[in-house]
Amino acid sequence: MSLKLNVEFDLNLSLCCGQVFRCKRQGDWWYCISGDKIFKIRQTSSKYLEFEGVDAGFVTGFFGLNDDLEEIERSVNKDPYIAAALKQFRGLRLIRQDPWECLASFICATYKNIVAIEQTLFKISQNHGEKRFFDGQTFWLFPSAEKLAMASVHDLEKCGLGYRAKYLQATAKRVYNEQVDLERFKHLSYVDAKKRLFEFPGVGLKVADCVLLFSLGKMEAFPVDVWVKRILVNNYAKCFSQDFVEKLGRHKSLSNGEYEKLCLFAQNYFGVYAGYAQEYLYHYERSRKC
DNA sequence: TCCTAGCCTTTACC
DNA sequence: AGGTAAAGGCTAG
Repeated sequence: MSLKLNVEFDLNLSLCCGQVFRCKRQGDWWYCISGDKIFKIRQTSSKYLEFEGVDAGFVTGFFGLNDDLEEIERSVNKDPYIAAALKQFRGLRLIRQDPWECLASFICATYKNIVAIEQTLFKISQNHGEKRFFDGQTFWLFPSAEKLAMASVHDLEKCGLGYRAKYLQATAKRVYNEQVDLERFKHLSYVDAKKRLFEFPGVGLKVADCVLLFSLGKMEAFPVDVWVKRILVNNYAKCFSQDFVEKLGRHKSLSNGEYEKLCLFAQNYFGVYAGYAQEYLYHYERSRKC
């Protein structure tokens, strides 16, 4: 199937920038797994997508093609620094992931780099997920909450999870036992959904914001990880008291109070699409380092 | 109530 | 080879 785009979109950029961990490039095709969907997709020109395994409606939703990117760029374009990021990565869109997979993924992601996260999620899927065949290749769906609730902590540790294994297992048990429907969180406010996510073991403010932004459509969510903290300290220091900036420099991890202060600043400064600003800034900072 | 220090595994890259 | 950094969270004090 194919889709003619009448909006700005860069498929490679959107899949490369660390939002999703289970999409792999083979030649000019991307093979993606999300929920119970396995599909391949490529962009043959700036205005043309080809894909197999899903329909145009799914592609439109998954890749955020209905987001008004022009309006979003105007809205968050507050200073020369973000302007440079917006210009360099035009067409980067927020992907709408499966909420359970996203929640589990970011519990696994704490204190890991992206390559390590991808490896861990692959092992979890291979060891506990359903095996599928697509386009002559073998894939594994990400395991359901029920599957992971039934797995032992020891089995999960073997996936490279380390100390995170018990958190993932405990969260899977809660989701399964209480029959939590994460899709319903989409209809809650940002603050209420964040409170609910915060209740899960292994989920702090940062993981909650990632789930809100990458799977629940809360575009005001502004995850503050080590990279974003660096960006704020190095480029937005004038927006905070010198005292506060020095305090941030003294220790590596953020207290919840410091996190909330940075997060609230960004939401006030960048506005309702702060999450888009975060994604552009994050990718900009990482690309400059590599 | 809020903050801090110390701890938690694994992996990749230097 | 040893050290460091990595899309952090939990607990004690």
